[in-house]
Amino acid sequence: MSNRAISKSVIKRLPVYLRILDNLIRRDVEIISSKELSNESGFTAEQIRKDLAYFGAFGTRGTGYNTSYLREKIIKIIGLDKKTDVIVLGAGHLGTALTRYNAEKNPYVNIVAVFDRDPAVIGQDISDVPVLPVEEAPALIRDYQIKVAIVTVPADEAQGVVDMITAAGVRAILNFAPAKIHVPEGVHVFNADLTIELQSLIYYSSAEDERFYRLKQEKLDKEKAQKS
Amino acid sequence: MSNRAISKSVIKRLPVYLRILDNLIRRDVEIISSKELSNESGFTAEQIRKDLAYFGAFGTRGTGYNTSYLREKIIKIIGLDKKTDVIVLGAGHLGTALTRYNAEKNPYVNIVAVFDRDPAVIGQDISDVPVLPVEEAPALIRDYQIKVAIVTVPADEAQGVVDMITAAGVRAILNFAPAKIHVPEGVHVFNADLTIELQSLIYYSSAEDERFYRLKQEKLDKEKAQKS
DNA sequence: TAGATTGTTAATCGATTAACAATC
DNA sequence: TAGATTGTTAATCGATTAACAATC
Repeated sequence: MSNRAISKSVIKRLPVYLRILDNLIRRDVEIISSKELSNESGFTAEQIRKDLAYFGAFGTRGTGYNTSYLREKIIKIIGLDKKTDVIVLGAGHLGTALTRYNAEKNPYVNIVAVFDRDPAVIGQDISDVPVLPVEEAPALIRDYQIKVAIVTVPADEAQGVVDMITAAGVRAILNFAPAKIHVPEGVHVFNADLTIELQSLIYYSSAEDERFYRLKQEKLDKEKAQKS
Repeated sequence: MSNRAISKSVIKRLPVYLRILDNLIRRDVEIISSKELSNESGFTAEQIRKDLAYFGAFGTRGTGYNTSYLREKIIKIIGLDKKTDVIVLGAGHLGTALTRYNAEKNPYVNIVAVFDRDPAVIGQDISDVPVLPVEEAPALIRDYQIKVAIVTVPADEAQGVVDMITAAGVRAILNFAPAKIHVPEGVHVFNADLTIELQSLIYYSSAEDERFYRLKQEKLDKEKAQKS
């Protein structure tokens, strides 16, 4: 019996399945096959079945999966069966956008507060979420036992903020700051580095094959030149 | 000689190397070893050397890599040697944040325009970038030969917008809409789905091991029950 | 020359895909 | 029972890591 941790790739697909199930249930679809889930998600049917099998047997052979039942199981697996308290660090445009979206549209989380150091925004509300001075973050983290934080502060402030919130008890960070942050053992960081996403996308935007073959050719030419 | 495309994992690490090199050059560091790059990036030295070797031999044995030279090479590889024109679809908080950040801080891209359908924002500027009516997007894409777009419209509008811009010539999309979008052959989509990131992070925020073993145990119990 | 570090080949590891028995 | 689809084991594929010769 393997007790190796489930891989991150698997965990990242679970919310995709959840969203599809939410949509299906809204359309009163009660049964779905792994084949159909594959069409909706873009992942293969085999992969979907294998992902789910890590956690149990949730389907019915010959029939498929009951959408409501599978949804509940996935919610339990991810840990979304109780609303998760989350704080946001940084009340800039990105922090505001994320606070709004999650406060208004994400039924699985509860945005408790946004923290900033700019007196001009402190005291305001974003979708009924208060903006508080950043110094108050540690106390609130301890009081509410906050485990999850979204960091949207500038790159040069990120490490300081992260040190502060991890010391206070935060265990999982969604980091939007374009900087590598260091965290204590046991704290999880997901980097949502939008500059890096955009730059790697640019690689694919132009004739990437031509560029590749050109570089490859240059390399071969150089090798040939050295031999002769 | 393999002419298989370079994997996406490799391409996604290149911008990380680029950022580190930018920082090193700012600090007047002229030479860096793969070992030191490993410390800065979190990737192993072997992996860094292998990534770079796909494109050529950019280092000096016994010494390391010249930061400026390597930077230039990586810029060429990604295709950042000329500023890339990019458009943004959706002038909400997220679209605004991304427009601002890239217009002001990202030297490798040129945000040409933001498109929205709300008359209240059309005609305004975001960091000197004009907000235009979304119907004008196809003409501008054709005129400027735009290949890269950032989509930040609501989920239910995403597919329509994507159909429009891909028909006009966009070949690479950074999609923030929480929806699966379908694109013609040859168009690249990177999903930056922040809800999914947040939900998978939540999995790691609480005692994921306990949860895993509990589910595993339930599964074993069920199997035992069936056998007896 | 001795020490250091690259570039590259081989070994390992892990994730995906294929196949199929189980079973509704 | 026949048809369908799951759950699981085995095979394949690809990416990472290890090892080391090349060479500055």
